[in-house]
Amino acid sequence: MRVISKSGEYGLRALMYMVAHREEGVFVSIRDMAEHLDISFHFLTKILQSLTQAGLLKSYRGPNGGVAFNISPEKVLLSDVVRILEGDDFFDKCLLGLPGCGKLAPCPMHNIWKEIKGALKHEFETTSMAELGQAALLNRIGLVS
Amino acid sequence: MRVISKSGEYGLRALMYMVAHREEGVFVSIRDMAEHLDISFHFLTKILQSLTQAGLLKSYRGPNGGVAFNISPEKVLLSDVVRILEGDDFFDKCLLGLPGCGKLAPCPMHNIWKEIKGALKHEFETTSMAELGQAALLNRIGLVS
DNA sequence: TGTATTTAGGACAAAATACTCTTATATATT
DNA sequence: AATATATAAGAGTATTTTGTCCTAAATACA
Repeated sequence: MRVISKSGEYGLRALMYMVAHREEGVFVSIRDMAEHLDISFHFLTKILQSLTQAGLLKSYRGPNGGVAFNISPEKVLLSDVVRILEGDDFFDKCLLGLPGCGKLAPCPMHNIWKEIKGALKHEFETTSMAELGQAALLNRIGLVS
Repeated sequence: MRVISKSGEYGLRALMYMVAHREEGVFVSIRDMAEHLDISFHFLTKILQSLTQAGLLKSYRGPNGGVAFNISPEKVLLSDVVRILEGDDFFDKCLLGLPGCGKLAPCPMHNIWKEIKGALKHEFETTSMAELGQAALLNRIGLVS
């Protein structure tokens, strides 16, 4: 069961790493993150670029450059990140992939899925990246392999 | 958010169709299902083959051939089907894709995901294909486009 | 027996996702 | 100014998933 794509997974892990390792006013090197998290550097760069373009991160080129939160991680919700990385309709998909599925024309699994999806959405909308980064700090091995 | 692959979706829709349209002792034509459900015939054939090989369906070749339940659909759980079509570890995946994630070495999202995944698993393990097929019978448009 | 029909099974093609590589651009340091 | 370092951006490659096509095997019926 793959709920989040590789891009999404890598992006989330990087953000958690950033929360866990950031220092005030310092940009975090993408190369360092890629190495520590065992993610392809170029691939991670692209993923973080999309977060930068979305305004969630800011970046800085050159020596000691990197990326940093443009919005305080306390205010960045898990749901915000997945909406950027997985698409704005992340929480709106029918389990059977039927485009017309909805309240008026529910698929046979609509009601089952509505509950689960609602719970997932609620969790994602009440969990900040700051909380997840803190959790990563506690269980040190929580972000890699 | 794609929880179930296309193969899984198609297989489930076909099984629901079979429940909704079956007659005692009659095999359901795969071609008919493919047309009614707007699924590639050859692709659907392969998916149903794997269900046949798993013993969930039985098949019959030649005129008036097709597939039929080998196990009463009341006894076939949604979880059985997804385990066959999506892999036996369907309910055991870390949300961040970390192989080592578990109770001893939880990723930062482990506890959040554990709850949601548990609820999903419970629903899937208490819902039979017979129930879903009945639901499909009620809302006629529930299986296509 | 011959023909039509239907699933079985494998090879192949297309599309989507995941990953790599190269060049451009911005910045710091010497 | 020159060089080193870092992200930006786009082209290109690899892998996986999805979908197509062709041939074989089983069955019914004329």
